Amino acid sequence: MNSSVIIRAPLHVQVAERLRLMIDSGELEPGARLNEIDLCNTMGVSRTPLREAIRSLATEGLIELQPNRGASVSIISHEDVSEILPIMAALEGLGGRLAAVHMTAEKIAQVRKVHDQMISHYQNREVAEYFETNRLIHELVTEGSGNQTLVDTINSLSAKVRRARFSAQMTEESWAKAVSEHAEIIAALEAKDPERLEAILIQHVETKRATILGTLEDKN
Amino acid sequence: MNSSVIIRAPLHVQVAERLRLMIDSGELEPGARLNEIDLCNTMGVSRTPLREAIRSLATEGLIELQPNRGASVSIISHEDVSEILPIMAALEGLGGRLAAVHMTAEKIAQVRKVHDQMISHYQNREVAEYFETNRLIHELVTEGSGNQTLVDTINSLSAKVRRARFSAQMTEESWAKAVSEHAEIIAALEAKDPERLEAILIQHVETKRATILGTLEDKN
DNA sequence: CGGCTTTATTTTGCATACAAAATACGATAT
DNA sequence: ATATCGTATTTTGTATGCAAAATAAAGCCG
Repeated sequence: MNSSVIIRAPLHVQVAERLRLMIDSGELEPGARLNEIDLCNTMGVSRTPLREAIRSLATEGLIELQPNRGASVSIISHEDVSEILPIMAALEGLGGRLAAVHMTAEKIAQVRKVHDQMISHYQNREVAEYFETNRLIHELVTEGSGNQTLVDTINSLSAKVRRARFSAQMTEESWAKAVSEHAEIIAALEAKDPERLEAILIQHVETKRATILGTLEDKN
Repeated sequence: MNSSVIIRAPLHVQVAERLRLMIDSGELEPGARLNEIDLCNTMGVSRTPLREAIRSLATEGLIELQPNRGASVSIISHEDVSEILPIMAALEGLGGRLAAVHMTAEKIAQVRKVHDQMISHYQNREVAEYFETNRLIHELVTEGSGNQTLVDTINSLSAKVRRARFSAQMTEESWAKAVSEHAEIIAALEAKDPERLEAILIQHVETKRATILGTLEDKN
């Protein structure tokens, strides 16, 4: 018996991942039409698995389907962000509340470590690294809740907001605020204080909302 | 120009709806394997749209996919319910908080009307009608939040929990508690008290959790 | 020259066909 | 009788083909 079986993911799954990546990276911009034949050629697959992948991403909300008119990358509107962020606040708050109770000392130490890295990136004004460590902290906390459905739900919403691409627009002021909130997050986590962590995470998303909607106002 | 164009939904959408219904109604039981050819015959469509529909439901979580082994109706476990209900509590709470602020007097009156119907169904022990009006109230409140993403998110989670089919197991006691909580819900809504409505809805889902997990314990 | 109709081309929607994997079945050997 | 191997059948995965709808283009008339 071979215990290290190589499981090749079905084509439609691979294609879906690839598409997700293309959308997330901006290679496929919001509103861009998805020409099936073109995509088939670039990916080297037939239309069947491609279409299955497109249907998946459509139910995820990353893509919009117009009958007989194909698919296009869905556009994240000002209104969408306004809808999503309060939901994320509630869910991240819940995640934090659960994490404060369930996370092991080792896990918390790990978050602390990433947190310190993030602070250093902040001080050095290393934007990309800052955002990556930031994202990782939130992921670790949410995962620390031990609620996989919660993790999935947040990720799904987060994927949509991420495409608003507000990061570049962050001001020095809002950045500083985010960092100080993160200090409170790690403190509440180490103190294993569910209510406090929940409150801070909700406030943190509110700060994020203000930042994002501020920049979106500029663009529109 | 014809302003009343008949828009026929794509087959894969119709098939997805049909499958959702079959799963929701129990015609397709949890764990049941989905034979593509059989389903194609019963629905009178080819495998292409059927498979597209299956992929959609899989990303929704209603169906599970095993590579080269087809799809089966996903089984909702004790653990899944334990994960989902706290999320629903947070989201329904948020929905209530927003609804208390945003709902018009007319809408609130409508909820009151359905509420009164529900009470009457409760008194007459009309279970099916009770559950339908119950569901409708929660739907109206959530929609009253004015946050469509929230409505969609809750519906998606709700669809999974619904399949646990706890309804028949409801005791007289838990039923009475649910009804009394509903009275508080309508009161908080009419008083336009966001915090109170949020708290009650969260408590209400907690009651639901206790009921469901109680019955699941019995079965397992 | 501009707007409208008609025709050609592209693109999507659905069905079918073929390939590969998994399952079911049966024969053989122990 | 049971286990195992090999074959047949079923089922899924992918590609292709055809029809319908939409878009683009050409021709026509004002």
